Amino acid sequence: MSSAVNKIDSKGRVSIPAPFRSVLEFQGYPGVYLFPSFTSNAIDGGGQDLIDQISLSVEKMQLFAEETDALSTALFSDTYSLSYDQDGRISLPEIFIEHANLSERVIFVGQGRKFQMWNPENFDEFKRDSKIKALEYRNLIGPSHIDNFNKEALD
Amino acid sequence: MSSAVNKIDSKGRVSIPAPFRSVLEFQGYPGVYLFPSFTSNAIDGGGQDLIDQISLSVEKMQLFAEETDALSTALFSDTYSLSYDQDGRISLPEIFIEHANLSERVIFVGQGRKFQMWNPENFDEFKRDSKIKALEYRNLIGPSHIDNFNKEALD
DNA sequence: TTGACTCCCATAATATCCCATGATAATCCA
DNA sequence: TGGATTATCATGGGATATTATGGGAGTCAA
Repeated sequence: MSSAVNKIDSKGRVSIPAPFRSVLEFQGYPGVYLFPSFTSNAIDGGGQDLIDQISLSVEKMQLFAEETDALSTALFSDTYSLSYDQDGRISLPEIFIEHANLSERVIFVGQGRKFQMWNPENFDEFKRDSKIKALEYRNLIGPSHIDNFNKEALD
Repeated sequence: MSSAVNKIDSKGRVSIPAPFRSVLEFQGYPGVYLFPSFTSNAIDGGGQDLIDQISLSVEKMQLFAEETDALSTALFSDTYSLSYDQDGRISLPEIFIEHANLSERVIFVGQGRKFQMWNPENFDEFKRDSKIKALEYRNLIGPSHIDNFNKEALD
């Protein structure tokens, strides 16, 4: 949960927000795993827990398919394990900069067990879009906090 | 129910009213979850119970759509889990200050399982408007169970 | 050497801890 | 009962810790 915007400095370094770091360290490894998101121009990130979960589900699929190799290649080839320095900073591989269209600033968006990194402007756009889409589902879903959605809120 | 007006001090801190705190602590976590209200310039808040309920309704949506991911990302990015200090104070993220148009004071309005935080002036206005709407509604419907409403009840 | 990447330190801004105060509410006791 | 004593609470502010960020200096490889 929560989000924070941090700066990419002249050397290409970014601070992982402190609240995120404490979660990562709790999972046992003072660093992050990063890979490009399949669905959007963002970077998915997480700690040991996330990578364990992914490995597990890949293994489960080994039972079924010969495409597994291709799959795990696709999943892991662009996955980087970056340990951050004592100030909590990492430097981003070029491929992420490109994929997420990053320049000055990055927004870190928490999602429970994992998080995403976005170009802040792209994320704002994404947020607006998904709220609009949510409206379309509103009636299907039934009473929940989502019910509070309405058009004024999206202005 | 009940409400209380508290001050935002020079450092940006606000006391969570004591009665609210005891409810929150009863739910098992000495802090609050806050997110911008979708329908008004207010902040919605609650404890563990509320967040459990929200997670549940997000899960329910998993049944429908791949947009779920997008939506929960959008929702959670503006949701902050803030634990308060030993004096029961939190400091409000900038995004809430803006969204609820806060400056000097905040009013905490209890709503059973959750509560809202408003700029007191905006809340008064909102209250006036709802009274008017309630009256209009009453006239439309004619004498009925709504008739039990009276002005004191709306104060 | 040059450029990319660390490690280390400096700093300013912010957040947190801790204690003090005044006000109000709750309690106690003769 | 009523007046005094004690909690509880919101608020202020000083001191300290944490955080994000900038930049110097060292390391290594091409």
